[in-house]
Amino acid sequence: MLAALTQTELIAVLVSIINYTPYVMTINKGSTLPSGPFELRHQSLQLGLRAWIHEQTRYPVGFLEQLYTFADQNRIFNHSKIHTISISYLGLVRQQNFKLHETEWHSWYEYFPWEDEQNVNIKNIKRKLVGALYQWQRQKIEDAETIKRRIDFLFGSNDYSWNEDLILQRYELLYEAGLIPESCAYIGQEGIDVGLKMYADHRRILATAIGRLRAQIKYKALVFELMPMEFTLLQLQKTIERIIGRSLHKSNFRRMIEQQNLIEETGHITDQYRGRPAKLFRYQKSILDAREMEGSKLPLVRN
Amino acid sequence: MLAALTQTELIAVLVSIINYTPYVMTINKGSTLPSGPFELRHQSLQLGLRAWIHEQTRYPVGFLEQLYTFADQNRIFNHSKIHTISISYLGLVRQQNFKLHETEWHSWYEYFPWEDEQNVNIKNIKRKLVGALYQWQRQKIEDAETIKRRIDFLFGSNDYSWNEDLILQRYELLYEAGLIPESCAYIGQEGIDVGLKMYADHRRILATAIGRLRAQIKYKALVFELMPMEFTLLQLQKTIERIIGRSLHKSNFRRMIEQQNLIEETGHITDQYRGRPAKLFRYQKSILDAREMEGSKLPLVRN
DNA sequence: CCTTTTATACTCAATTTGAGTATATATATA
DNA sequence: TATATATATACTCAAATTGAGTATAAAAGG
Repeated sequence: MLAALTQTELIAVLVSIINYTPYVMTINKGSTLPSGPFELRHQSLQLGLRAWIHEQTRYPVGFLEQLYTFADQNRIFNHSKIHTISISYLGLVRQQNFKLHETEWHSWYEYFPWEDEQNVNIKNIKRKLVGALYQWQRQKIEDAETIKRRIDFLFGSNDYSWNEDLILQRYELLYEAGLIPESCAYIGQEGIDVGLKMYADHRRILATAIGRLRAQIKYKALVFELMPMEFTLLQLQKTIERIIGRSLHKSNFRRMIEQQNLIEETGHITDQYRGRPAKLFRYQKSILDAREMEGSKLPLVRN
Repeated sequence: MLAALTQTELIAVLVSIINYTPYVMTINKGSTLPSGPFELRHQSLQLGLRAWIHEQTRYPVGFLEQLYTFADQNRIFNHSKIHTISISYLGLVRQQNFKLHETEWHSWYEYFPWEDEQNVNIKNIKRKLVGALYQWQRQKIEDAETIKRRIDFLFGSNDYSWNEDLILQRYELLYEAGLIPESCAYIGQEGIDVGLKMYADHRRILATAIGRLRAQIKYKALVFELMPMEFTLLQLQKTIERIIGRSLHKSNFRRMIEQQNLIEETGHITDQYRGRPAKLFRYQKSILDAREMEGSKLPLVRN
């Protein structure tokens, strides 16, 4: 059976950490996620993407996981109406001694300011967004009540609590409401921080990646792909906090880490300029090296 | 930028329930998963697949979720060396008054007998498989110890406990060890039940689907897509038990269901031929109808 | 010696989980 | 009518986990 022909494109969300903060690699001054074609010489999608990332960026990618595949009408090639299939991947790049180019790498939270707990204006940003969402919702004739509850549920208003994993759902709600510049229904709003715009649906892909990482970090030992080979417990905690976008309880965090037996002391200590030096740890690849098999639980504890 | 051309194929894992047992739709006497081309007229992948399933089967598909996309060397078209991209989906079909064709639908566990707790021979089957795996592992020169632990971890031997979500990882291990007929390294083994063979990598796709469903059923209200509109608590419990492949504690199960506020009484009762009639319930779409937003927790309790 | 900064050690109540027992209700059948 | 069968329902209880604290120790700088 002969299927219609399509062209295939691979889109990578490469994540690394700078100063405890998750960054994503972009091109075109932060507006576009890097992407490349899937070529005949490539044996498989994974290998194709790895080869391509290596050639183009030289960044060392450890963990690489498929996110989602889509093909919509916007992706039509050159009048000839060939569908483009886009397969998106999440890749983790370990922070190391090499310098990441600041023009290429951007903090997650430039695109999703309402997701960044550490932003001092976060409450204001969220309040304004929820206000604008309510305004949109009130104009709805059908399902107004349902949409109201959806807003409250997603943004943690009215007795609902904030769930950081739902970043994609929040983005989609804002998109629907016309608050996102990429949306065709966009209505400009004064004084509301809706984050940096991206090309086509790249911001949605980024949201998918962040959501996946936030969800998986709770039961897989993924953080260690992002940490340097040696790290202190506080560094580990701060990195996780910035990824999931909320703060953790210090001693409970340590209790959990110890229980899981995921890391071991290297014997070295940090040379701080101030304060008590911290012990350095390394990830103990543990007894099992297949990454999918390892479970690690994060305490969902606020500070 | 012009990417190489590919053809795109959609593969569906359609799941329904017969007599509490999960069944999957096949063609060619149980050897092949249904698949169809992604055509130009289709607006999106989801819609394309829905249209195609409707045309071909008329089965009503509710929940539909993308599983995985792959393109490997085996999938080369007609000497011309065009890659075929296969995008697989999991679809749930509600059990209803229509009859599912027994030739088309097969129980999951015909393909994965070692995953079926209710099989009276399960212990024997597992024991033989683990034995054969050990035998393969002992011939390894490198990493023999690691592989041993991987076997124990995945099959719950030697102090490890069985984790039903890891069905794909178990299948892959058996495949690597040459115990699966589909494997190029297959070595025939007498008297070991390795389940029904499938075309190409369809059994791996099925394993992916089952793993996804087993994992998601624990935090999403997915079962209700498979249940009839009215059902008893015991029917619900039995269905879940057969899906995850292990039994649950009755009163704890009920406690959990009540806490979640997921269902409501219909006011009707069953007309049994024996025993006390059971109350009938219906799924309460609850206050939120976006399926992704609802959380439901299953008690991971053995009976 | 005091301040800063991080590590470490404990406590404790509330909640959740895993496992169990006992009893009630309806029907079929001996 | 009594008994077996099959299901529903109601409780109990210990163990483990979780969320949130407080207090103290150690190392280095000024």
